[in-house]
Amino acid sequence: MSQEEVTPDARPRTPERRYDPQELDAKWQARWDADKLYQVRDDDPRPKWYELTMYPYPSGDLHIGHWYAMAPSDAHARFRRMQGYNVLHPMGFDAFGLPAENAAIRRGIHPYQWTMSNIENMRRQLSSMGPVYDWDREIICALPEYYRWNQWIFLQLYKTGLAYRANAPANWCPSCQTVLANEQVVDAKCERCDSAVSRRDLEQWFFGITRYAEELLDFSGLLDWPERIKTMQTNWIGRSEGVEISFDISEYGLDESEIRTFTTRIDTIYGVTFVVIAPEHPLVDRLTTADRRAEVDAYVEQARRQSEVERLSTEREKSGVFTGSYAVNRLNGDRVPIFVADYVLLTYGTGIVMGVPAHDQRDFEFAKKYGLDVRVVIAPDGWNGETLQEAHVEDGTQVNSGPFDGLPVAEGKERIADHVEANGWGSRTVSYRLRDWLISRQRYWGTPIPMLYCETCGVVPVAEEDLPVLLPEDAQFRPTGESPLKYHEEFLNVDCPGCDASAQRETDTMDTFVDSSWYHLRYASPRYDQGPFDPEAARGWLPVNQYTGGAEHAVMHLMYARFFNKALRDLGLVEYDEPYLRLFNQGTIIADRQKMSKSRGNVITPDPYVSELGADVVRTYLMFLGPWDQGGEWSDAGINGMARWLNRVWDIAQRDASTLDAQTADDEAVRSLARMAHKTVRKVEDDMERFKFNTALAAMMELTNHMGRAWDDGGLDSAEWRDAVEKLLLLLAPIAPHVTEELWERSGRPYSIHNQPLPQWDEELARDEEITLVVQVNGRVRDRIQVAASIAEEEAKQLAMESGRVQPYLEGAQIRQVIYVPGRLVNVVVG
RNA sequence: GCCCAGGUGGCGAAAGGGUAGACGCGGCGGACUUAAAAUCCGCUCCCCGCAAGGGGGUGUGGGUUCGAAUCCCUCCCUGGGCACCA
Repeated sequence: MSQEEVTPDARPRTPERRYDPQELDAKWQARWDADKLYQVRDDDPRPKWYELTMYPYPSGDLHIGHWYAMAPSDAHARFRRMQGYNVLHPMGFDAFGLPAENAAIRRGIHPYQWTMSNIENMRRQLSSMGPVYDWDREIICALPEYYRWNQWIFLQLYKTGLAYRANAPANWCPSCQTVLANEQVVDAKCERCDSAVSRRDLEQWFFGITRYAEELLDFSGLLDWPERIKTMQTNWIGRSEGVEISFDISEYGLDESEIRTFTTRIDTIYGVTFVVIAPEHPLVDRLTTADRRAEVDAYVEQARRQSEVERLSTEREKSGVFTGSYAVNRLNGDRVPIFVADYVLLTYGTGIVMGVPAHDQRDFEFAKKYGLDVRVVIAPDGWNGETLQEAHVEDGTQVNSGPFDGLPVAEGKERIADHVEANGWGSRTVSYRLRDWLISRQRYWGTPIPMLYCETCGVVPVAEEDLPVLLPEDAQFRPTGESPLKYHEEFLNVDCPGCDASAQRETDTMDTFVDSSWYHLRYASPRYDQGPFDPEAARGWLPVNQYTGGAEHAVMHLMYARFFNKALRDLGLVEYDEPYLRLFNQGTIIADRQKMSKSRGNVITPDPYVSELGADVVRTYLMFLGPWDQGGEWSDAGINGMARWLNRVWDIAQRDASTLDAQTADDEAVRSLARMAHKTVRKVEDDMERFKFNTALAAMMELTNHMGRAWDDGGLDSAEWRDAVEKLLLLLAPIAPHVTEELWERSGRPYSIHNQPLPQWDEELARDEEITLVVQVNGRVRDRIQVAASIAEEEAKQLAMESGRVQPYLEGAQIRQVIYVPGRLVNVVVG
């Protein structure tokens, strides 16, 4: 062999240029598992960090959307580990719910079997991602060891009256054959199956979330929640300040001498020309006069029969009928007719509304239709008595308002409210749109509500020591509209603990959102059997520092969990006010421009990608797609780019650095590699902190690009090269845990890379020595000059003005101003 | 109708009022190869120009500023939420 000179291009690279992802995935997952590398200990002395991802419903197969939720949060949790925290990043399954029961009805599989086999499959799929989950902490809500504590918490809430039973109109989903909470009704349709929801009056169990309405509006305890979610919750709670004001109906000699209405516009009280009462209101019957009876009854009946979709349509023309009775406006003595109309809702305010057609569009339309007076009491600017074409809802000046004429609306409101209160006709109040949480479900696959009905003792709670009330395994699944438990004699019939007479169990089960309202607490001590959670473990881990999940839960799970937390706090079970300190909502991965779903047939499974390209490639690709909170359309077009890059990392990390010492190290080359490495560390750590995985990856790619070029250009030294490789591997480890672990081992570094601290950066080394100074004339770029980063202002300005490219623009012009932005640009303003 | 988020190359996207398009995909050209794949190198917003260079450009129209993708106002479009809540 001849003594060839080693040219840069001929420098030896790794013979093995591509790695085998299946081999690496299997090797390291088995090793981590065997070593319990990710076991989480309560007594670890490092500061704790609880990073929680919304647990999945075990629907059967994991799709790419699950990975999109789980992989980045896993990377973030790993990042925190490497920052030196004792990180709890648990996983479990939201295992109760309708799909399991529907599968039972359709295919004769027991919900338990269906659920548990799905969990097994999904656990395997999740594990293929190489996550940091400590599976010893897994929770499955459908198991008695979990749901008995739902029952226990229910009993605590019952004691304080926060859990109560009431007969109320409920949202009924005819397809799911159960009632739904308000939050589960979207556009008068079932959130789950899209069926049109109807109404049913039923005895139901409620949780008194409205008691916490005011506190739920206070987001100050939440360090970092998306504005969007806070706005959605605020709107959902729907706080309105107003006045409850009564109208006199004493002329009828009923039990009630007055009816109460709620208004946010007490300033318009002199414009009342009628009163409207909701069709379901108990007073309707008594207010209806004999001659109006037939018509009113027919109207009420028709309103009841209507579907919610029809009734809630804003497009629909207003309708109503006169009851025959009148109410007296105490401020001016006016006697106005009382109507029944379905545009007034029983469940909001007092269920009775004062009609002010001049200043409320709904009342305006109603008045037009039924020929009622439109009396202007708030004069629009420049109004001179002409007829209104629509309601004037904006501000103005009080007119036709007795002693309050001439006041601006804001003041009129206050003065009239004072006047009303002083006379005892009403008082200022606050109304909320939020309703109590209806938790009864007429289904089998959920937590049995631990209550009994005894003929002598009435409603009796199951004794705590008798918990759990177990779901019987042998129930018949029939879509009857009633709980299958109702037909299970053994379950149904029990002895009353109070009087030993025969009693019957409550056969409804709890909404599955009850499970998820406190599951974060269970992870602290998942096998604890003296209570829902070990108080000491909970004190150590909670509240959750970082929560991640989809925004679709904004007004359901996320609000219920906040409510539960406050209720548990008031029971003395936890000490903090909010369960989830920080919240990050990842976006949605869509396919064919639609959300992925089995019924649409557009579900993308990660499995084939994982087995072909490896978990690291899929993880990296999902994080590189774009900003995590934005989601996006799934396309595998770019996924090869990630495989290509990880193979480049594979190649670069294994180059034999000892060959570098044979050459003369070039100061500038060494310095420039160090600068690039330190800048990358700074950028990546900053980005990872804020879930900006895509730009963190871009920065790592730039580093590998630089390293590849620098290697070819020569002049490096081995220590600096090794340091750059080490930094790159450490930064990449949270995102691509398998390949980095392998490279870490191959380079002779101690197992495991995932127990290493993050690399440090040195501001001094990261600093640029030379910068590109942009020279503008009147804001337009005319030149770019390389200058020392330390350049003084005067020198920078002078160099800029002397630039040959700039000179022509300055000739004969007057220099008005020279703007200097250190490290960036000089802008010469000429006139 | 109201509230929120967003609109940037062929595509995914980047840009803390200061070089628009980093990074990646795709495309084009080249090296290696008998060939292909893989890999590596180069080019890749549009228009004029051989070039140097010039002009235009971040949904629309205006404004603030020495300077705007970024801040303010108008309108249009897309996605999400709420919707007869008095």
